Amino acid sequence: MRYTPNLSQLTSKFFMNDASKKTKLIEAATQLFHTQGINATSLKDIAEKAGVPLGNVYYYFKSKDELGLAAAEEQMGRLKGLLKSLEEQSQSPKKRIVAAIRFFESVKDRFAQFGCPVAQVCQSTLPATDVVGKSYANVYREHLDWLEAQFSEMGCKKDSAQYARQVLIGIQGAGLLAKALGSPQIISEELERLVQWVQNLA
Amino acid sequence: MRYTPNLSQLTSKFFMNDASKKTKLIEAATQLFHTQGINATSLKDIAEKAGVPLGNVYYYFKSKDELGLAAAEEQMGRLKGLLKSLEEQSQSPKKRIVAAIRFFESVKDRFAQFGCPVAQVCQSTLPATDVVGKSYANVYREHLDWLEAQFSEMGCKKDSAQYARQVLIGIQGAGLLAKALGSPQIISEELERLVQWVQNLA
DNA sequence: GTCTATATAATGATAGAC
DNA sequence: GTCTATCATTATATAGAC
Repeated sequence: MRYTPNLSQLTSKFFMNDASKKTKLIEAATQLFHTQGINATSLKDIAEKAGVPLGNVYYYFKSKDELGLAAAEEQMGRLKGLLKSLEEQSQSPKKRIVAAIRFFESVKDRFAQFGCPVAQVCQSTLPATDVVGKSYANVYREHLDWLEAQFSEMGCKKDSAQYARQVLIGIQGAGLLAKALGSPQIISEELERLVQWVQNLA
Repeated sequence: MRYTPNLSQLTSKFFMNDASKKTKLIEAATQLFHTQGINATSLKDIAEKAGVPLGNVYYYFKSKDELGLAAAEEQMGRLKGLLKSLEEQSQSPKKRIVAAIRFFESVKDRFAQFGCPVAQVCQSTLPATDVVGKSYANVYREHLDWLEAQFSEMGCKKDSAQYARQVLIGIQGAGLLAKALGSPQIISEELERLVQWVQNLA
């Protein structure tokens, strides 16, 4: 299974060989918010990475928060793209859940270095009040809703919501520990445990 | 009330009931790093909360990083204090593990609002290179070592390290989701699942 | 030891020429 | 649409009076 985000195709209204500046800014922000954190990343960092002069950023986004919201949308788009590709490739709900878990095997090294991009922003903001944190938190909701639907389709209707949380808790907890201790192996181990658990479900 | 430098010296050295300015700064930093994150917290914030003039902070700590290291030591001390009290109160290793899990029931509301204080700093720094993040990550190591020792004493020698990681992954994953979704209930549910799992172990 | 004042750099954000 | 120059604010950190 391979999931390739293709932001420029999604956001460009016309066929362009070159990603627009706005797209480049969103890509740069999304990446830097992941690797450095949203508070440690300045608009200058983002502008430089995107190859756009600092003052020009404000032509596309009226504030850093707006750029943060765009980055949250980008993360949401990536998750939805992943889930959609899993639905196309895996027939049964159980296989889809297993594939959704195993996907994180492909990003474990990045997670061990920088953590989960959604966790990074949700942890360094207050999602209860911060608009950007709130928007990033919606990515978790989307993930949980999808997992819950799969468990429900599997026949675990009564426990589908709880099972969905168990899966995401495992992935996120492992991601956090992996980053703190610098160990991708922690992620592999937890993913394997989750897969075994799902496959042994009725 | 104002006091002379001589009295101040006496107070901090011999009368422990009056917290010294250094202690107040560490307490303020520890709390603000938890609730606001280390990057969003300025030395001015810390100084004001501790009731110390900004310029005076540098008499006690030569940089923000040094204050961050002191806050990490404070978190380590709190964990060690918790683990020590669990050892005094619980007889069997299984009971100690269960008590170590159930402890987080008492902080679930704070976790749901601000996340875990250790996760907060480990997530917003790069523990692989950042000295403060590295120091906070040691709190996780201490927790894992203690859990592993308990599982080992229980008889799960072969799987003790993995079991320890499973417990901390569950606690941390639940803490992160609880903060993102504003739901202490997510923590309660996961803690109960972990307790059930431990109690059913051989 | 304590505190005011300040240096210096970086930040988010604007103004306005082209 | 693009870019330079710059404002206002805030950050870490220092100097030096008391």
